[in-house]
Amino acid sequence: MRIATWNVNSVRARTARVVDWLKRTGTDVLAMQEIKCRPEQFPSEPFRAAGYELAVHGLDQWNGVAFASRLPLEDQRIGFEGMPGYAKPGGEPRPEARALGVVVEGIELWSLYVPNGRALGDPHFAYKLDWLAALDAATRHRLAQQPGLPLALMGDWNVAPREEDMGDPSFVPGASTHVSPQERAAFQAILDGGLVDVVRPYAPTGYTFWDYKNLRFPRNEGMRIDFILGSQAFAEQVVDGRIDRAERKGDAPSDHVPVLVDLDPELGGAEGYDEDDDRPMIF
DNA sequence: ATGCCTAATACGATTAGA
Repeated sequence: MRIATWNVNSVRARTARVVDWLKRTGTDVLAMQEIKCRPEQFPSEPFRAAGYELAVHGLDQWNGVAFASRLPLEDQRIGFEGMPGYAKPGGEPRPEARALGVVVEGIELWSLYVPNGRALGDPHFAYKLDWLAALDAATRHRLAQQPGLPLALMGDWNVAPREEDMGDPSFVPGASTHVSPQERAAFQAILDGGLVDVVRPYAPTGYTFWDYKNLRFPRNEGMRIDFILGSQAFAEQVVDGRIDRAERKGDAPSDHVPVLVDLDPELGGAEGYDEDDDRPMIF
């Protein structure tokens, strides 16, 4: 089974590119972020014509997460337990379309779009840290419920966890988002909860994002911020991983590229998803 | 060439991204 994650930066602006990529790579399940539309605006027909069914969560023109799959999508969940909303200054917190969970062949998959943070000290930065802490807590709770669950958190984490993951000189250590100690600690806490980066062993170097501005791609001044983190029962099924850097080339690319893993379900010894799961479908 | 930002919306100037 081939599973991938891709911040597509508007699915309507890149429909042909995404569908062509799915067909060309034979990807079975794609988690998308920043679809930038509501479900009724999603370009469903080209995906369905290519043999993919969809799960879409979008509230407005911002954010938005989705799955395209040629295997059956089960048990969709909007958001996770305790997911905070964003409160604009002076406003009430509102949940944003940043998390969508599905189950495919007994594997629980999440498409996640971690808040950007904007700037150290910005309210959005505190929101980002809260969001990551809540995700950590929800994931620990989930894996405590089902220790053998094959689970993957896939998406745009907006954190460059290691020094070698930040190649954009406009991000200054100590003064920028994505590389702050707080963000890196929040990311590490999720790893400490029992998840592993299942791509890094197969793709030890490389970026997944290059800003559109300032010749970042030709200069290869990118960042590695898109990750697939798997539980132990997921990780033991992974037989390959890749960053598809070539997708940053050509006409009208997303500023992010796809990140993929291949699974061999024969290697999975876990019991899989619990059919009697009684969690709510919307958090 | 991989080339000096891009997308959605209120369809112009603003917001957001990282």
